[in-house]
Amino acid sequence: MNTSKDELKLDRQLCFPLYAASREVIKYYRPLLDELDLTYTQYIAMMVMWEEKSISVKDMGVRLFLDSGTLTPVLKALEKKSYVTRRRSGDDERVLIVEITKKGEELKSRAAHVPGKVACCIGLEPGEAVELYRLLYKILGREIDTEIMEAAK
Amino acid sequence: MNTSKDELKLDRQLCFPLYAASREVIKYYRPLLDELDLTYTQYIAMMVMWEEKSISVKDMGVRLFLDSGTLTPVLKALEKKSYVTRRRSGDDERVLIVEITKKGEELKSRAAHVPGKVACCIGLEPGEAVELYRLLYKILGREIDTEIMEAAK
DNA sequence: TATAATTAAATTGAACTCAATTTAATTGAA
DNA sequence: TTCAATTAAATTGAGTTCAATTTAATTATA
Repeated sequence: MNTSKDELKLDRQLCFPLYAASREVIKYYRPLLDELDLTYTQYIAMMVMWEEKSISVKDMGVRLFLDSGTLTPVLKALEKKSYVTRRRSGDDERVLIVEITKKGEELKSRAAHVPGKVACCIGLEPGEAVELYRLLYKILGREIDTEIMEAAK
Repeated sequence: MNTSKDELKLDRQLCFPLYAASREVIKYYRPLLDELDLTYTQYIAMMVMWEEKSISVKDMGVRLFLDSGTLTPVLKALEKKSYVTRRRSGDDERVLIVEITKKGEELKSRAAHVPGKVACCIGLEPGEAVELYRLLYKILGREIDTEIMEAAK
């Protein structure tokens, strides 16, 4: 018991550095997102909106791996800031459609510098970042964006 | 705007899959930890206790990248379950010493199967797991456990 | 058609996370 | 020595995160 081969040592877990690194990297975002008055969760929801313009809560949940229990308050907060609107679908009243507003679109240009600034903080070589990206999406079981793989050069 | 080169596309971020994969992997733990009546945060706190036997809140915070705001209620919950005791240090009354109990030690054998079960769920090749581990610790800026690197074979 | 099963959001409750503040103890500098 | 600065925990409050339940709408089946 308690030899260096101990499977229960913190240093031997994969999940722990995943969990810790995720939180540490999200902390890099805070000063940048504070300027935009967004939390990290609100920010990734806005990233979906910048791409989709209009999407159901369910579909946003699939993209973000989040359920309505998390998304409902996030989307209400974004609605309060006038970045999105929320309305029931005419086709199916169960479905809530989130739509980006003009103000939400304008926010995008103010957020443009965020990804670059965070990438610097992370401190991986470009090739390492691509490999990390590949491994994480392998865990997530989703297809990979080919653009970012080429960006490796 | 909104071309495939758009820096603000979700698929181009490194933080997002880190955040999502972390949460997905923690979900694998739930059914296993439910049997032990532990949350994930309580589990990693117990992993520190199984190694250290006795440690201050501050030092546990350094190991887990968590502050007293998070740890205080976690450690109180573990105390309530009689897995640890909490007392002020005699040397320095500011310091709270957490100590493992006999019941806490016994819990370790019941948790022994957890790391192996989770490793299976993750679905990476051994070499990939080692590389992911290396990259995550590079982000965390900490030295790496050499044992796990050799386990790659 | 009725009604049973399914689905989408919302709600609830427990727990975590973290910034900011507070309290108490210790250390350091004038 | 004395009092200012620092340190360690705890507390507070806002915002997640998620399982479980509820509500309402739709779909499938007897």
